[in-house]
Amino acid sequence: MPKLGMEPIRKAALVEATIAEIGASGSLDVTVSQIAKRAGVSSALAHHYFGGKEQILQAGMRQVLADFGAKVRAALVASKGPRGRVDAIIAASFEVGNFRRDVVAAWLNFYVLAQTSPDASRLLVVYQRRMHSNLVYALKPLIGVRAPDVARGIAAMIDGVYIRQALHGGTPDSNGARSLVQDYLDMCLRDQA
Amino acid sequence: MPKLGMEPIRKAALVEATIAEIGASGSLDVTVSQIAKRAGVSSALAHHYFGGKEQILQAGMRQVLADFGAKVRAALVASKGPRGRVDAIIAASFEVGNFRRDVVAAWLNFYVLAQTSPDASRLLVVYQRRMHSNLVYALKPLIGVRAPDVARGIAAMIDGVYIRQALHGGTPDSNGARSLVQDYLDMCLRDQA
Amino acid sequence: MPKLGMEPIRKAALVEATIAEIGASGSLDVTVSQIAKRAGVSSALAHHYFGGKEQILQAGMRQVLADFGAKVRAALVASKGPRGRVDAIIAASFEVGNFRRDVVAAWLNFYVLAQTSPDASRLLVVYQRRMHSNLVYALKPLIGVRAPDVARGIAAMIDGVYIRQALHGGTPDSNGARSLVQDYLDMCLRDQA
Amino acid sequence: MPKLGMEPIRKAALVEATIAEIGASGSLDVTVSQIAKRAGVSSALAHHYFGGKEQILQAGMRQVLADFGAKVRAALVASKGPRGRVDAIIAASFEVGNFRRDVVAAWLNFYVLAQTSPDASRLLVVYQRRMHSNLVYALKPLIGVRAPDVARGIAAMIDGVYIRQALHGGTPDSNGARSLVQDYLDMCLRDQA
DNA sequence: AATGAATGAGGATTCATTCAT
DNA sequence: GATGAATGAATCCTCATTCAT
Repeated sequence: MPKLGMEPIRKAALVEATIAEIGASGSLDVTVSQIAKRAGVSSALAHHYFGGKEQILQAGMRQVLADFGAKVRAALVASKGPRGRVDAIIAASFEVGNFRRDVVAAWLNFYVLAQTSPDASRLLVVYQRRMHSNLVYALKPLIGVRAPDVARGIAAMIDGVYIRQALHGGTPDSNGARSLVQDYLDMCLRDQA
Repeated sequence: MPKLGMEPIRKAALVEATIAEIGASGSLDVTVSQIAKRAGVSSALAHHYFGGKEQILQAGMRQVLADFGAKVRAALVASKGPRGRVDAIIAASFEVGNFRRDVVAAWLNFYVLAQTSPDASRLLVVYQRRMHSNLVYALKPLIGVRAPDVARGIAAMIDGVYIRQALHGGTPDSNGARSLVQDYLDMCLRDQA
Repeated sequence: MPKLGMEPIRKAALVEATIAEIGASGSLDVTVSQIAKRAGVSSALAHHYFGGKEQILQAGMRQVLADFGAKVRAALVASKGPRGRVDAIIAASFEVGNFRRDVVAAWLNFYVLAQTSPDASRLLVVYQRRMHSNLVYALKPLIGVRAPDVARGIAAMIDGVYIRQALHGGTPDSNGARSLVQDYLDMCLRDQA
Repeated sequence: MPKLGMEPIRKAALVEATIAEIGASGSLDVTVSQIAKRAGVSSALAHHYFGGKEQILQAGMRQVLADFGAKVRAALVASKGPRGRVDAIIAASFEVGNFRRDVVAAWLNFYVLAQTSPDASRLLVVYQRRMHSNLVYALKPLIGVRAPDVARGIAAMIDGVYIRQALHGGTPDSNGARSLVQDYLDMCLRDQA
């Protein structure tokens, strides 16, 4: 009986290392060796478990998106009422776990990856669709037919804040980011009366 | 018979080729040879004129930012009144010359480049500052003390629309983009009353 | 519950898989993993039983030579008279079991292996010697002193037909091959009168 | 004005080195670096000029076949009458330039390469066809309708002698080889009377 | 008996960069 | 002014082999 069950452990470590490495270097030009070393394994093992660099990067991306989605879902579950739902989505987007230096850098690079890799593109599109429908579902009761447009505005603003954050080295300002978007929302709600 | 004055011509061709190549590949992983070939010269010449790949990329970036700035300035000159100035900035941002598939891809990649290269970062920061002060200057007469916040909101939304556009292959929808941001502006203006 | 007597079974399966894999790929560039997978075991087991890739390949080679030798011997036993012996050797060489696409490919590759591995070389030399002495023994009563030369001619022709077969994908033409060599033999016999 | 015209020189050196290296190692498992080093250049240059290992090997093969073909043609030109033509082909096949330790090893490995590479296969098939038609053309006046069969016999015997030579390290015995095949031819000619 | 886990060594390939002309 | 020639360094990937269980 050989040592068993290492695969999920190694894969998780490698995925985490991938995100960290992309975050640290701010680029997709990360060598498999760097990732593997950070995960404490040989680069050969990384290839063994993932098949190739492309898949390693994708796994990292999937993880970031999954983490993000999970936090949004959790926030939604804990929210109350339509307005609460929208607030929850916005808050989750800038929550400390998501709105982190390395994660933001990773996001940025995933957009770049999507330019090249259809798989990466698909993942991002799916994420965007989910975000959109979440927002629309929550906004409908509040602003009716304008929901899709406002959803688009909120989503764009969130992404914009992310990309701008990527440019500034410092610790992300979650509160500032959140209030910027929420002010927008408030205005939209006031505006309809 | 040494050709005189070839340098600016070659450099311009190389810069243009750089942008095109980044746009076409959607990535900074462009080889100097590719760029040089597109410009119709040898890669050695590219090095001769620019010193290295880093500088070539930076020149491309500078060019994109300069083009963008020039268009904004031109729009501002032709504009009338504070509101006209803001409209002009928004319109220029999504004008067909700027809001183009390859240029958008280039922008995205410059944000990535900025993660690594201090020079690139500086260029982008300067661009953002100028954009911000342009917006604030125009907004001040309209909304007074809220101008900086609204400027931030507009800028974030513009960048967000750009990055989202980078994900979708099709021809950019300038009108949709512009009206999204302008609706936001309209709301802000209405909101103060 | 340790299974007893598994070793010969596994080894046989691995040897067979080796030949099949070489035949299928037409090359010695077969990974131990491929062989092991075809045999339904882990590559570690293959090493455990054989010691290394070199030995695995050699075992495959030994098997092919042994199969060949066994068929020749069987044919000799069933043959009648000197002429019958020679015919038997030729027929056995192109018998369907030996003159098969994958086996032919394996043969070819064993000649290559012999260039590198002294062991492989020795095996082939032994095979050739046996073939030669078998032929000479059968030919002596028929053509006396010319036996060695004719044996050499027959052997060369057989090998030549094999190598040429390796080049053409189709099903080997046993009859054509056999009659080519036997015509040569007939002529030799006629020629002495 | 850069250094010019190096390409054909380098390519020739690399091709020669390829053959030598295959001959020396007796295998296609030759690294591009080995070849390049023998040719006195970097492995990068080898890739630059040939595109990849596959093409390098093929160029080597092409060269061997071309050399062989050239020698056969030269021998044919210098020959007299039908019988002279056949003799010339046989003699050229075992001429010292062709029937050399490393060249023989290269031939053997090209047959292996042909198992994998359609291009290599095509080259060998072309060579065989030419050899066959050369032989048939020369044999027709001598033995009429039997020409194709005898041509096949001669060709098979030549290839067989080659492959057997590959197994024995020593200096090839050109005379022995030639007389073996020519005895076969003599017999065929005598036999028809 | 058997295997999943793991790696070190090596190889093809790419590319920015330099240099002589 | 311009380029073909050339390379060193780096990267992805493969694979035989070992080991603990």
